[in-house]
Amino acid sequence: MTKRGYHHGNLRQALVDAALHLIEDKGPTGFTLSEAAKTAGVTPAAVYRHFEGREQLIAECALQGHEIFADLMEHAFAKGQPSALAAFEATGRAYLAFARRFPGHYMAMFESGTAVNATPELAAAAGRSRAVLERAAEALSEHIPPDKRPPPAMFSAHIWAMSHGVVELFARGRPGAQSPFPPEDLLEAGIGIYLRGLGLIRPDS
Amino acid sequence: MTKRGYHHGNLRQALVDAALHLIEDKGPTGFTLSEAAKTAGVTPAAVYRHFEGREQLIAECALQGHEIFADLMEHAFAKGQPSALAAFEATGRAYLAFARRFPGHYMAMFESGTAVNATPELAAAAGRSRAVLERAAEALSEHIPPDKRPPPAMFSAHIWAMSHGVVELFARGRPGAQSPFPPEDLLEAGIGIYLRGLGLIRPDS
DNA sequence: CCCTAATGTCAAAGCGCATAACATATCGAG
DNA sequence: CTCGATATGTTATGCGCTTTGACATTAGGG
Repeated sequence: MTKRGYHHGNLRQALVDAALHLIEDKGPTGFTLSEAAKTAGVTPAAVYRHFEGREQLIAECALQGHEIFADLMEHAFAKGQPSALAAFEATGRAYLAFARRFPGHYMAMFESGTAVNATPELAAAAGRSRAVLERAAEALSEHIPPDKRPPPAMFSAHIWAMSHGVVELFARGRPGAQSPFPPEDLLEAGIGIYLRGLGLIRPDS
Repeated sequence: MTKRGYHHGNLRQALVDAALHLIEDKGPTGFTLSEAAKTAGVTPAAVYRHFEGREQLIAECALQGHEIFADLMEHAFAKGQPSALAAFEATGRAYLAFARRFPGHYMAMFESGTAVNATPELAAAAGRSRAVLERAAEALSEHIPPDKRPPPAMFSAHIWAMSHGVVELFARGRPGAQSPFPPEDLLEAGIGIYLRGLGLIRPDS
């Protein structure tokens, strides 16, 4: 399937796929452009016909990740509708689900040290997924007593932050060891408590 | 002060300091052992008299960071006492303050790809700071209506996660651009809402 | 004082990134 | 169909970084 002679046929995507697997295996640090090239069956120099360099290749991985992520978020949001609350909670969970299902993409997006401003397309794709959560937050916002209603962008940021923090700290081997709780439960409970604080969930839940 | 002839006198710490500055400037990825050595006024090979290699040097930076961090947390906790609530909130804020005041340490700790299990000392130091927050959570736990009281380790994990998420996502140039809110305000509000969800803050705050 | 251990330098191997020059395949125009 | 332009891949090469081994220098205790 790979080498149809001199030309590869679809090297660009093959390099991205190889990079994603390598990043997943060895982390963004251990990943090397040369190894990705070898995996794809070409010499390292061939990579430069499709990417400006190592950074750009990682950025492309991140870009594709953001697009998958945005799709997941939209899907979760739609599935939770018409309940604004269910839709919002679903988007929160989607974050963790994405990190589990697409670890290579996730690492490229959030752990590679790649700035979002690397390319305009990357920034756009990242903005898209964020927009989904903010839209969910706005829909939810109307159910909050107006006197103490924070800006939707704020509590969407809170959910985003807690989701990201749970993933980074507890859904990987990263920091001060693992918590005794499965990350899914941890996030579920955290979002629940937070939403109760907003007055969106009755104290009995 | 630096070169007192052949021997440096305190090369080990000088290397750590140089590494911290370089990590702060160029990120954990851009940091090179060679440059740290040059900054300290020695050849790259000299580094290996004090560290096993590049990873170990970063790990030492992270270790010193965890110790500073734990001290900060303890200080914040003590300052908030005897109010369990104030102490808990203070430890949350200390996270963000630490990231701001010691960016090099912070990056070495959380953005370098270094596993906590790199060395036993590192794991111990990381555990210490986590223990402070958990102790604060336990003290706070007694003020929660027992019927719906989550395990202290759980909501300390929540605060930890939200703090970490806010820092990673909004107190740096990382993801989908910045939120329109200062990270300090964002975290303050988020913790407030969360604590209200636990029934620890009256709805009037 | 001298001998040993600690600490640093030098030299070199090995690897990854990146560029330049060259080779081969593809494709459209006439 | 053929030919040239363009796209795509290879080879050769340089540079910097990490790491190791052999050698040099200094400090400090018996």
